[in-house]
Amino acid sequence: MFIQVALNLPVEELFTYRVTGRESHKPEVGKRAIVPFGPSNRLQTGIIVSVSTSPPEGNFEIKEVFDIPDPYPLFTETLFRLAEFVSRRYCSSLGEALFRFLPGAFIVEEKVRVSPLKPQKPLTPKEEELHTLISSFSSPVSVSFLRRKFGGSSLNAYLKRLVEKGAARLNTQLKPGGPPKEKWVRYLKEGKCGPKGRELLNLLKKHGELPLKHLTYFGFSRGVIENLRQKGLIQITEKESLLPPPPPSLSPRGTTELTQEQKAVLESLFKYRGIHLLSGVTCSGKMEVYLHAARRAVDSGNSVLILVPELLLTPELQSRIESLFGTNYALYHGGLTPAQRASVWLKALKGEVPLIVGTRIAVALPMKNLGLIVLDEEQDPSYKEQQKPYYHARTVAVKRSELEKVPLLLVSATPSVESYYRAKRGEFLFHFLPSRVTRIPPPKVELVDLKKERKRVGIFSEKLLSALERAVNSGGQALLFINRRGYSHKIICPNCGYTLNCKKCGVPVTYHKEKKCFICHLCGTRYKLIFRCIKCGQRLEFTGYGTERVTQELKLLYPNWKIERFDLDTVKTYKDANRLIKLAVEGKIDVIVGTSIAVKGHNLPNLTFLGILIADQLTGPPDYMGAERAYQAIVQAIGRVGRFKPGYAVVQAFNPDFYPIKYAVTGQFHTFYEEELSYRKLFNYPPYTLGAVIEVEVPETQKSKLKELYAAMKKLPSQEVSKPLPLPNGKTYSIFIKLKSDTLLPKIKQLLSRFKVTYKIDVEPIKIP
DNA sequence: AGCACGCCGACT
DNA sequence: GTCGGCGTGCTC
Repeated sequence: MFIQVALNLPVEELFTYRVTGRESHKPEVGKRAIVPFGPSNRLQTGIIVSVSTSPPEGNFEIKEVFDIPDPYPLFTETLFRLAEFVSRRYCSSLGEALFRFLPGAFIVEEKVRVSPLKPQKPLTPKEEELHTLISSFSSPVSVSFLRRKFGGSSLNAYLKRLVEKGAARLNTQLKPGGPPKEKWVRYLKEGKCGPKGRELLNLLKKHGELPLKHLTYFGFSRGVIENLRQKGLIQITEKESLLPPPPPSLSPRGTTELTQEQKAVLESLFKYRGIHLLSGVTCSGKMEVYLHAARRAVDSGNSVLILVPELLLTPELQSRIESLFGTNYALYHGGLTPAQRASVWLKALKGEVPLIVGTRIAVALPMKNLGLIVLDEEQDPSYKEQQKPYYHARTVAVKRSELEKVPLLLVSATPSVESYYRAKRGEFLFHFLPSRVTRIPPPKVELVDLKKERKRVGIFSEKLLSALERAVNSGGQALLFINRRGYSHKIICPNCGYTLNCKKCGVPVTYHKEKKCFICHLCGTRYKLIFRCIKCGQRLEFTGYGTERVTQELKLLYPNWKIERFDLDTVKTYKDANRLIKLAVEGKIDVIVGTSIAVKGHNLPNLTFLGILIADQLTGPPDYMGAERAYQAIVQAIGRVGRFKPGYAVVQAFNPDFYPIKYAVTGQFHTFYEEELSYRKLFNYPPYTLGAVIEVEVPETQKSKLKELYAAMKKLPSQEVSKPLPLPNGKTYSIFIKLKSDTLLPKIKQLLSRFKVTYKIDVEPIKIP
């Protein structure tokens, strides 16, 4: 028998191995196969893609499988097809897609260790150096550790020579990958034992089986347990480890009754097993709808996936889930250890958890009896993977819904233009909740033209300051939203116009007053602080506003207020965020100055005022998605205020007539999307086309090749190609293409491989350079 | 992606 | 002869 396996390599080919029959388990599609690979036959983990009885054609040696460690497949049939889809649409190999989804703990690798011997032949200086390095460790040292200390690529060649000269010996060990194991203790039979043993035996008799670590926690020493085991009264077994306990939450709230409007959405969701887009005004109870839907699906014996953006696994959401599901759910996100992720993966596979709440990577969990997928805040950019394969979890969820015939509910107050368009075309079923479920009126929003404001204190308009004072003086809290960290982001010489740019990225750096340095926000590089122009010696001017400067100026204006900054510099973890939220809830903060992370998800019950300082900035980098980002950011920010108390918002802008700002402030949902769509259509931008960014690496000596490639790309049918844009590193060029269909992607790949250039394709990009 | 191999130029 | 720096080509 033969198996074809997909390895985690950027090549299309599958690799064939011979099955000997000595493997732990029989070959089956979706199981792992541990196979020798490459000239050194290093063991690697592959996924079995097909099993056949006849050998493949072609002239190559067929090696034997080392082992098949899984009693059952780790990938379900549909998951396999989903991975195939991801590899096709995002231009990766099947193996890369499968291994992106599979938790790292399942990967078995060979670990090579080196021990020193007495050299039989004279060594060269370099070999001598390596030999003494190896000898300096008391036990055999791993090659991967050695590689970090010694020159990367040349290490293997030297190691080989050391082995040839008898100066070193290699031994390989298999790092066991697989389900994390945990020891459990089981009651077997009654018998004679001491008092402590008696106590333990009774406990086990009552419970049948308990985790070993619980027993040691309750004060039973290893000795007692071992004694009982020796007598054959108890048995120690290994089980796949428990789920990590969900983090503690706020007190759960009772379930709420749905309104007529909400119920209608719920009914429709279970009638039409396709894709639904749920939108609505803030506080219209969208979350309640999908939580009830999840509850219903679980009650009828199905499992449910709820996908949330990276920063949305908030205590708020957790407490609401707990009020409906208790602790019978699991979390799945990048913050878990590989073993924890593997554990959730297996529970999903066996159908042991009815509900999993997770980030984008959870879209490919092997759910048993999947009955519903929910994707909350569907416009959120964190659904886009930034590593190969660069998949978009929303697109993958749509595909999964089609493959498994399971309803998918996309949820957002500010849907992506893409989803709005597809709903408009009838591909998605559109639902809109027009009314608030609370008695609290929507916040009053006012737009201030910063150009016309004469009575400005720095960046603060008179209207904003008086509203801010009113809010704080009447015991409320205020949130000032500015989408920039740091102090100032424009550093310019007033004499010669010289600006300080990042050496790697070419973009202006930001002055961080507290950290006493300049930081490039694109790549994170830090630069030494200077105050005089390096060209002419003039004193540099620091203009533009960031959270640091706003906080400082506000403190000068209101020295008695408690003002806190909420951005990636001050809040790095959930813990930091929760601490700050707690302070705010306890009323120990008057004003929060924050970036978009302060606006996301967190509920501040006492928030009565919101100020957006410079709405124009919310477009972000200058590309076709700017208006969409600005609209979404403004609506979301306004949505923070007036949830629990009547609120007020002031939006400041230099161009208040810019349509995303105007329509966000006035709440003209459809008008915004229709206008945005008209521009997208005019310039053939997504969603009218499929966008992709191609980065090609062209050596400086072969610039003509780039021209030829560009010309060839333009000749391909039904698409638009932008001019290659050189990236700051000098040899990579970025090309943005608008495709009429994804069937053109293979053609583009063909073309690129014909030109023999190294390249990277990002389909459905969220940022274009 | 690794990794080997081969070719080159630099330095003893 | 040794060393290090790339470009190239392959992996069942």
